Amino acid sequence: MQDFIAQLNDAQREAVLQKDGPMIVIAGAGSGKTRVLTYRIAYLMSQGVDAFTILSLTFTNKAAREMKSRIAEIVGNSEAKNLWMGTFHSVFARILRAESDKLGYPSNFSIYDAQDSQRLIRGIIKDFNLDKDVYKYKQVLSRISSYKNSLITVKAYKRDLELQEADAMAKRPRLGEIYEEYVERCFKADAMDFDDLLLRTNELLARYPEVLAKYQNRFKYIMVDEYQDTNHSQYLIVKALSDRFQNICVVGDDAQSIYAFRGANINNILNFQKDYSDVKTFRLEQNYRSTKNIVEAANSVIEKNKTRLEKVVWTANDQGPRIRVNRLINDAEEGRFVASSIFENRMENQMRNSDFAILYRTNAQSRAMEDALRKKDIPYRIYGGLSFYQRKEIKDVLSYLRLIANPKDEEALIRIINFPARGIGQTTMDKLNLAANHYKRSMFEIIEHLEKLNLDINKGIQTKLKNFNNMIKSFRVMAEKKDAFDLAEIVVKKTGLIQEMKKDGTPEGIARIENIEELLNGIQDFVEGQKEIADATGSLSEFLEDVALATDLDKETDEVDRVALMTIHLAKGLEFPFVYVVGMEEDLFPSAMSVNSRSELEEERRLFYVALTRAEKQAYLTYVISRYRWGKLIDAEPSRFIEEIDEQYLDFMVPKDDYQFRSFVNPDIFDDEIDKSNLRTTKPKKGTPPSKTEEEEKRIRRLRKVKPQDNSPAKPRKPIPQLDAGQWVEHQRFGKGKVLEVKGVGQDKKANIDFQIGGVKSLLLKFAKLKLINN
DNA sequence: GGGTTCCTGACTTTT
DNA sequence: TCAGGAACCC
Repeated sequence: MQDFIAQLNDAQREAVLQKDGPMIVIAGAGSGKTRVLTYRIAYLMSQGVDAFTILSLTFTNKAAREMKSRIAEIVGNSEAKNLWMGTFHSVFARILRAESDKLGYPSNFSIYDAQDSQRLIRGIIKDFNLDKDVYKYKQVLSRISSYKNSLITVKAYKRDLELQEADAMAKRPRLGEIYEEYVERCFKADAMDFDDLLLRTNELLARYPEVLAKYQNRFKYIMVDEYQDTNHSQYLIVKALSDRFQNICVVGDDAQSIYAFRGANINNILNFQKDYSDVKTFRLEQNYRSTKNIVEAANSVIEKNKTRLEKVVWTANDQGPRIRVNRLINDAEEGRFVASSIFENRMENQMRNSDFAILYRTNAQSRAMEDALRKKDIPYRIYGGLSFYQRKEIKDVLSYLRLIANPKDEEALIRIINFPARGIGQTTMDKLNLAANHYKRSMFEIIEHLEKLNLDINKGIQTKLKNFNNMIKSFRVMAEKKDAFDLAEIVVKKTGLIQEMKKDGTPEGIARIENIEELLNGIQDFVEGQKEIADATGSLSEFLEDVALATDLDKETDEVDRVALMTIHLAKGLEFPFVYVVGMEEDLFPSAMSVNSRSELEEERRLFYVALTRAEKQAYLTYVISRYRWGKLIDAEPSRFIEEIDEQYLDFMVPKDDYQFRSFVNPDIFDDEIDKSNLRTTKPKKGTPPSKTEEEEKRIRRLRKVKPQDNSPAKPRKPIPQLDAGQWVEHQRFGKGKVLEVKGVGQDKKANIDFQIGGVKSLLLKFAKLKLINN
């Protein structure tokens, strides 16, 4: 243990050795935060703290697994096994299963994923006969979700006239009723959605003091990673559980808070010192991950945010190369550039594919990248997007399993009762639904008691329903004896799912069969794995829970060496030697939805900060002149975030003028060779960036002053200058240029400009960005 | 009830 | 562009 502690720097060591009391670790990007958490847990255990009493909440389950195995290396496997580690959702799902009876739930409750929730909402809106264009199901759901995450229950909502008024103003006066119905139907289906896992935990702890006491006594030491991304509901759980012993250690970085859209409250970390008394604060400011250039460039961006905690990240690493900025014609070209660059760098620097990551703002951007990588035979893996478990064929199999585990799971039932087709159509389902509402029973129970109920359903269909019922029931009997894998195999065969897919014979159909096989393999692995865990049984419910809460990042890293493609959100916590941030354009990054409010724009900026700080050796930024969006070619302009980086850290790589033309004629030329002589730096290299020492110290001193929180709205846009072709304008970054052409209306007015300086031939820019000059 | 075509909204990010 | 739901016809 002493050996490990000796490896730490002063700040890290102090944090590790702080055993008791509330503490906060403000950990800059790449500052060895995971190390601190890991060693701290190991240290606690070496000091005689029982592993059973340590709870550690992480951002992904994979992070938890990795940390656990690292701790196991230090303190031994048998001890580490007993640690409670995982995401909020998975840890509290387990606790809820143990205590479910107190909330009126069975222990085998289902977990509804986002899609289930959406379908349920859609059904309610339909049943209420509401206009689906006014009551957009996604908006309704996100409203409900944010209520739940703020602990506004249906009752609380009904008391809160302000909220009701706000919804009425948004032309949705019946939102409260929908909310109530939604909660009701989830409850009747013995199902919880993601938000319920936290909300119901709060309910449990608030309503049952003896349960609260039990877990307070159990979890004597609590650690929370990525604390900046906790929402109010999570905050309250942590607060309640840590209340007795106050041994709470939170770790986070306000500069990396990027989940406000799902209720994360940055104030949780900003106000931690106020929430507990006698808080010890530790700052990890030395970055071990990235070059000086990257660290300082990232700092120069994040400085522009007003809401920040005092912290200055610095590094003793090499200066490293500047960040490269490349402009490409369109998204396909952007893909080609990135693929070629990866290919080159891999050769030149003896790198593996897995040393490269392509990061983007939206999942839709992955396609152009994929196409280019495939053409160059560069293996890649896409994380997120439509994840494995969300695919139709997988969800179908899982729905059968869910229905077997929980007969009341309505969403699972609706999904598979007529897939593969067995003659049970919408009309029948409507009748069953009506009956279910009338008798206050689940649809499955109605099917079970069909004979006694005398519903208006003809004999033929009654028989079909009976057959379905018998099939599910027989599965349920099997589930008691067989493990999840055997059961799933039988289900896939007996239900005719596989036959259904074999019928189609297209490549997609074959891929679907392969996916199902992969799922079966996954189930087998899970069952084997569970046998080794002490208090696990390998049951169907356990598997389903694991699946419902798994993220794409949780999947085991495979043996194949591949380039990683993912959204920036997903990349948080990861690091790669080479990082390409693509689509650096206005309205894409920052997203068009975010530019009108200061707080949202600051979140986008933090997101950009996260993107940059993923890179160890070299970062690339790319933007395009036009891009396909919604199937249309749209003009784009460079992201303001490029301009926000202090230019001493940037290299503008702009291809020679004729390059555009050439690549249009024969794009493959670019595929095969990048002639370095065709590239020139268009920004003057001004001096060398300051080294740490006086300059750095000065900045540290300057930044130590906490900037006050600022809630004022974003600055109003600059008035739009009047422009005509032939006039001269100046742009902050691109310099002086001549207007060639003017198009667009109102705020969207743009000018095509021929720039003399900066090597940019012509560029379409918004009027608001341009200053008229006389000459 | 089943199958096909037509239409619409998605491109913000996810446990 | 494209997936998934609604509308339409058999």
